[in-house]
Amino acid sequence: MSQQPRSAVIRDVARLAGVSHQTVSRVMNNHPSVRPETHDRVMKAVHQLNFRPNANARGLAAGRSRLIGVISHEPLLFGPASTLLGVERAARTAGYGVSVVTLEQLDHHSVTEALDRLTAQAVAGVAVIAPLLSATAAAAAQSVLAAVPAVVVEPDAVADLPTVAVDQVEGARLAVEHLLSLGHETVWHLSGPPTWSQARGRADGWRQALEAAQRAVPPTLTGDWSPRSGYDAGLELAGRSDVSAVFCANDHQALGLLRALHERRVRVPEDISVVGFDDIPESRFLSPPLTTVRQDFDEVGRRCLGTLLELIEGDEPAAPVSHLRVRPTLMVRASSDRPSRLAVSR
Amino acid sequence: MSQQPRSAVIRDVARLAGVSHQTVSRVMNNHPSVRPETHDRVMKAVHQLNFRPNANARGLAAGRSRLIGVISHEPLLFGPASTLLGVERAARTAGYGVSVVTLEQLDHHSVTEALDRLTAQAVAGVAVIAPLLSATAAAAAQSVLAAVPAVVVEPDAVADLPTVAVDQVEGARLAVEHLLSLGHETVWHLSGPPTWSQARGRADGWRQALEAAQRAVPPTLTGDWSPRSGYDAGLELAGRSDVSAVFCANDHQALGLLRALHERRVRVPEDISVVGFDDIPESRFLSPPLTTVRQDFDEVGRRCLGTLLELIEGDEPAAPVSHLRVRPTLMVRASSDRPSRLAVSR
DNA sequence: CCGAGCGATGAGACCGTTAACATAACCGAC
DNA sequence: GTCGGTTATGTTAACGGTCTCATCGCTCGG
Repeated sequence: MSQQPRSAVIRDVARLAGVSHQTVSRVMNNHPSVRPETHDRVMKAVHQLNFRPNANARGLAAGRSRLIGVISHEPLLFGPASTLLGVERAARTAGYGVSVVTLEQLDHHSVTEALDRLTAQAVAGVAVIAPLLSATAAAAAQSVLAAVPAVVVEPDAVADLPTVAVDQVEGARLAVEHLLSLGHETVWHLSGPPTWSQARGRADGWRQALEAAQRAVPPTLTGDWSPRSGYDAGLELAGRSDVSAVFCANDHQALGLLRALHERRVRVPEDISVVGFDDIPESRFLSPPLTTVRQDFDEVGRRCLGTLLELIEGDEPAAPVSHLRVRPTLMVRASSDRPSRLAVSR
Repeated sequence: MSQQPRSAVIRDVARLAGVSHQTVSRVMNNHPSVRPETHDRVMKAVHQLNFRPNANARGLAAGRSRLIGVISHEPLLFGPASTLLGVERAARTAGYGVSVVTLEQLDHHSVTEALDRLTAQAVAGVAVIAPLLSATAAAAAQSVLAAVPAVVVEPDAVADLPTVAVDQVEGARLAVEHLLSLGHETVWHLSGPPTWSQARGRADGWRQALEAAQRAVPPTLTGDWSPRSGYDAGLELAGRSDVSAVFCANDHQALGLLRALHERRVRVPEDISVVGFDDIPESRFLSPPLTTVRQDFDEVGRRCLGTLLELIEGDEPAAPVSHLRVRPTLMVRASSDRPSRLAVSR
């Protein structure tokens, strides 16, 4: 008797509103040439029937769905996870859905496979949140991505594709200049793994800022993003008397470093100032609260989607490949302060 | 001239293989009644043309797409993020895509909206990784979720829906029994925010284990998952002489607690043993490495998808609502050890 | 030896939407 | 007043699959 009322389709709405289904379609897609009165009548019917256009039918008929594909590598790290969230938020606001494929490895096959999955879904565009560093991965990407609008969320240019990212060099510069302005002679750097372009960008910014201020460039310590590597570096630095400021490539490393310094009775910021990168939620609750560089991932997501939508909806095919950079912000907290004594006096 | 070779469709494959499009469809769906020889011939053509069935067309024709919708709340927390990853992995293996919608709030409107988005995409099923605690949210969910297969990833039963989760009570029990077996008189507990059913489950397990062993149940400290709240609790506990073991509801809180104890010269594990929950990547690199309860999120993802697939593909509508529980594992590390002296002697 | 039953395949309708084209009404200009 | 050009709407054909049903050989039992 009480049949499950099959969800309304466009013709149901049309019948109820007394128009053709095509007019309903026009209303749903904000086509300009619909009389306001008709528009309202249709919308009333839409609400009355709780009509939602079927995304599959739309995608099929239009050739592309309102779906953005996202390829994500290491989606548990803070940066990638935050970027994914940012893209999803922006997409949702723009009326797009987000289909995610994670990448276990970065080889040719995995990348191709992931892209195939997404294109099979007729996604309107693809956002790549993965370092396409290996030439083979990039090549795999390029062949497929030539056909579908794509944006790479990476600070380095990749294979002629548009990119969006936080300006890593600028962020590092902010950190270093902040420390120098406090009176530190120079700044040490604990970098991330050099296979990541983010790590390379931060190291470059650090070096550039020091050189611009004509300061000595200390040797670089290399970590792997983990607190453990920060801890190890901290033990090493605690033994030196010529270190008054350290810039860590991410907050997790800074966390480990803080612990090591604390164990060795090196006071922060009195003896050594520390600055991190990321502004993870924990940072302002560390002891001392960590000065760090905040990245606006929501903005990255918005820009990312903006670029995609331009490519998708844009008519002019000759738009130049864009490389948007989002400006990071320095969050000054207690872990950085002016040096209380000259480094040499230790 | 060299036209972009529009990607192959099923009729192209059929023509090349010398069969009807329907036979190709059968091959793509592993229909049993296709001669092996025909099957091979079709597959050869499929590979030759690099044919991928269009997901939109499939979804439209079949009434359901090979897409799993995931609703996620707070996708930056370790548990939710890991669960999302687990579901995506399992879905990918099963040949399904994953469409994600994040939930900014947990009110009626947001939940309805998110579900509408997913059902408009004709998703085959929905996995909810969000606490549907509020009655209104649950109600919103129920009305829609009655129509589409759904699984809730939550340790508490919700509105007659199937659930999958790590057994929180069991995990807490493992932690407490481990500490008791080392010789501790009793175990203190720093819980998570009681609005989370996970936090409640862990607190319940802790209490049950103590009562089963007929031990005194100390007052509960309450945190908010953050390291800061762990730090605060640590300062409080460091001042007491009757604490020899603490079970923290998550690793982030344990991290803060360890720091506080270290500052107060309370040794871990000599003076106080600490056990956490989650096994975040940092845990084994803390000093001391943290004993904790590991949750197998990949398994949760697999079970989640398994349940969904049963609901989707299953024919018998009378399957009982299932509540799968994944067993957690205790990871014993250096932060827990036998009490070196009786608690009373401090 | 013949028809029931099954295995393998094919033909055409159909899913719900958008795109292309057609049509009717209306506008101002000559 | 009639004609080109909008504007608002309707009609019909895709889009690329799956599903239902029909067809054609076979095999096998009586």
